[in-house]
Amino acid sequence: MRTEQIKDKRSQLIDTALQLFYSHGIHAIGINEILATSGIAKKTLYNHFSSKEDLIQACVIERDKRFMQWMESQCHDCKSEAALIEQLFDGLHLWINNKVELIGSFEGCFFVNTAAEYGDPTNEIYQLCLQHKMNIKKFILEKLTLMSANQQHINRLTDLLILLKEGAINSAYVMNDKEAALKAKPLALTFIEIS
Amino acid sequence: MRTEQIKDKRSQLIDTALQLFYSHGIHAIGINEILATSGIAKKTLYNHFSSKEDLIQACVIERDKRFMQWMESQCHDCKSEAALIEQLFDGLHLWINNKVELIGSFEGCFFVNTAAEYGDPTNEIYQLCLQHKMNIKKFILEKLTLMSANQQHINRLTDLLILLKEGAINSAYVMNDKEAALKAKPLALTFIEIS
DNA sequence: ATGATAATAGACAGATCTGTATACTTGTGC
DNA sequence: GCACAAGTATACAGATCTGTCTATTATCAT
Repeated sequence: MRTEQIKDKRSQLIDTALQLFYSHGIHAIGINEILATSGIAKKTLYNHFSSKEDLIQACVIERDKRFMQWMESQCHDCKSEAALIEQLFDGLHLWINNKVELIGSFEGCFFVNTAAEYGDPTNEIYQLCLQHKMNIKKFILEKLTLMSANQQHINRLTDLLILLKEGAINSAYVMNDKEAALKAKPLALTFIEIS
Repeated sequence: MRTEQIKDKRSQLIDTALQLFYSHGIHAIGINEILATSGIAKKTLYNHFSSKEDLIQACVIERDKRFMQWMESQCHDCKSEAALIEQLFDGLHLWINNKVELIGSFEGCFFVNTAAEYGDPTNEIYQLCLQHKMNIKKFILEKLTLMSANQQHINRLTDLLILLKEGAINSAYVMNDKEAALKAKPLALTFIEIS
């Protein structure tokens, strides 16, 4: 069927580009490398995307989609704050140690890495990266809202979890500390015990 | 005097390059932009540096030097773990809110941003970024060693402080949370109270 | 079968970027 | 005053990268 094939080539391009961008940076990867790796012709790429920028945007959106989907599945049956914390940081630990196929081999936060290549916050791609982080925040907030009515507590715990999540990812990446997520977990648990 | 002038041009180039690299990313900034901004001739640049790569390395080394110098001055008179934590996160808060001239306008962690543009961990520049993070770790470890003899406690607190520092920087950067350092501080203080 | 749609293969224009070369100017030690 | 070191200005070679164009092949609906 035609529409399926169209989707197929498009997906193949995004898959290949995501992997190359994530592991080498965006400016370091040219269109031709994506084409050679995927085995797809240049004309086909420009048939699906208007420019490299357009492809990058599609990659960021796809990565956000997969990441949120993975978070959702990782934390789907949490009934308490402690359970959410357990599942969240266990999930991060799996990712950091390359045990999550959907997300790919760990190279730090794709959105931080990408935003850093465009210093300009008004840039469309930068905005998409920021939007992903807002999606994460919303996800945690909504989970916690099911467990508590204390809005101040919820807000504070959300900030804390984001802080520890970002800290774990970046410690793991640039300090090569693969246990960072497991170190972050007890801190979060301590917080809910004393609050 | 001659040698002073040489140092001057070299320093001017590093200053300009650092600022441009930090706010726009390394691959996004060309040699010609650095020359136009600094008002220095191309021949002069290649007289001081063998290549763009060489200049980038000098920038990373200079940034590390300034950052460590700033950390040292920010935490020079800490007599207790609590005081160290206070000074560390107050310092981060100042940086995040652009109150530290030596370090420049806040754009996240220069070393994370730069490492992300070179996925390859064997790359010389990536190694220099990693080395900076090790310098930070060593700095904190040495400070804490003056305050306690419990090695396990020291190691755990060091990991924690790094986790919270990285978390604060990245939350501030990509989530635009300018209060992140102030949120991280009480967590660290809680840890030393209960441990 | 046939005609439309999509993909392949690859040449190429135009822009950009690094690093070199050339010709000229400035400043300093002796 | 002169020789020499350092800087300026700019042209240019060579490489690379994006995006277009042409010609050809494969696929699928009718």
